[in-house]
Amino acid sequence: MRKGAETRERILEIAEASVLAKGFGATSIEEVIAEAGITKSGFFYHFKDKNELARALMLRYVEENDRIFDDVFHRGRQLSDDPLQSFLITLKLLAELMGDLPNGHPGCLIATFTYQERLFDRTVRDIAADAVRSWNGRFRDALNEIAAVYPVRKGMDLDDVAIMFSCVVDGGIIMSRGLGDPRVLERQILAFRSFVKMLFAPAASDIMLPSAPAAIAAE
Amino acid sequence: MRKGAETRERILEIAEASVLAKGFGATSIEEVIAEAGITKSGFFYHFKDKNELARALMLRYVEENDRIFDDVFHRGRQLSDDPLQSFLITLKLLAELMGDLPNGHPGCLIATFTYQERLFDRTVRDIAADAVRSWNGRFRDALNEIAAVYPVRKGMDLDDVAIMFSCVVDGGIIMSRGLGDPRVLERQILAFRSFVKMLFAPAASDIMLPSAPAAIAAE
DNA sequence: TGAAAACCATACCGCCGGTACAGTAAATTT
DNA sequence: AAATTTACTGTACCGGCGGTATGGTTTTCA
Repeated sequence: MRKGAETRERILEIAEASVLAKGFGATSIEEVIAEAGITKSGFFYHFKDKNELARALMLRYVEENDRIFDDVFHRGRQLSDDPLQSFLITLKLLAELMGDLPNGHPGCLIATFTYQERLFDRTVRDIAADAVRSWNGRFRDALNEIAAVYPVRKGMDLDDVAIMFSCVVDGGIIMSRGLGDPRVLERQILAFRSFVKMLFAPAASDIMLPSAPAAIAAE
Repeated sequence: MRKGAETRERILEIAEASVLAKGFGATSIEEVIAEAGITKSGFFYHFKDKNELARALMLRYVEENDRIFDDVFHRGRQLSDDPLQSFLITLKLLAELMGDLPNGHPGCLIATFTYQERLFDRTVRDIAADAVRSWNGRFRDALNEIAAVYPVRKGMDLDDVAIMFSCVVDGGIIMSRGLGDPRVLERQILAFRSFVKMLFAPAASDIMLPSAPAAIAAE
């Protein structure tokens, strides 16, 4: 029972790396089992077919990201009572998290899967869509809290701003990989953070010296 | 000679749709030739192997996008002499272009390819990286032109802002597909446009504040 | 009209996803 | 300690696909 979970985890780890490097369709089960040191029968003991592997990969990915967001939003709230400041701290933590990865972000499973949707059944796609909606919801909630205290620049829909975070991260991962520069992602998240600051900071604060509560978030 | 180019184009069209829906590895040559109404020999007459198909797809994609950017930047410059206004017009045109696609954006080949990099040789990856760099360069140039006329918000690197457009588009495509809502992409581009507006348009009220002259004088 | 271009037909190889089924070592329960 | 479940191994097989090879055949254009 214990050992089974370990093997299963190892399979998922290897498969995820392969999927992010070659795509799901080009990820061969034979390569995965060779690297995991098991036989084909062993693989099919854990996953009845490739689609179940896909579902398990997606579930694992979503759960881990949920944990990360839980942690980083929690720490943001701990470090400031002000909703804007704590959100800016959260964004900073996220940027650091992405920037500290030694070989750059390994890639977003949701992104690969949406570019290979025809390979998966509806359950896998629904898991991904629900996860994205829930993550966007977190950001929209945080923005709403801020908007209850600070004035928002006109002409900006907070729903769009919330979704923009996901866009910047997924796009940033692609740019980092495509350009071969892992730092692009971190810089993009910080650029988005500056965007949020602008959104809620009436331009006067740009001119004034940073006040005490703003000092943490300001750097 | 003429007919050969037509067949080749048809193959590329079908293959691109398949790659964007299932990934390159899962795109079967047999399916492509079945849909194109040719035989396997016919396919290998045009492309000596699958990697050459990949290279041709990438080249075609890059060239078409170059044309689109040429057009949309040109029209932006035609409609205003002011660098900020013409860039905002360009962004608006791009948003409309993406929004008017009946079934949403078909997908970015560069995005799929970076998520399947192990499948391609260096030449394909270099074509993609060079294209991205050149597109980012266009945006950086446009931003530099604006910055020569308008003051820029402190703390923002224009290189990052330029790259952010690509991130927002690629991320927006993923979100549109993942959420099943084609309008997300257009809205994201317009959100980025608002971001650019903020970046260069300090609120009029700032300047009237008593401490403002110091900041202006300092710069 | 003749050569080059643009294919078609057929046969074949090896890899891979997936199935089926029989057997076994280790862990867990009883 | 015995029984049972878990977690696999081993073997054999099928069909599909990428890719190669080779030898035609039709179409296009100079």
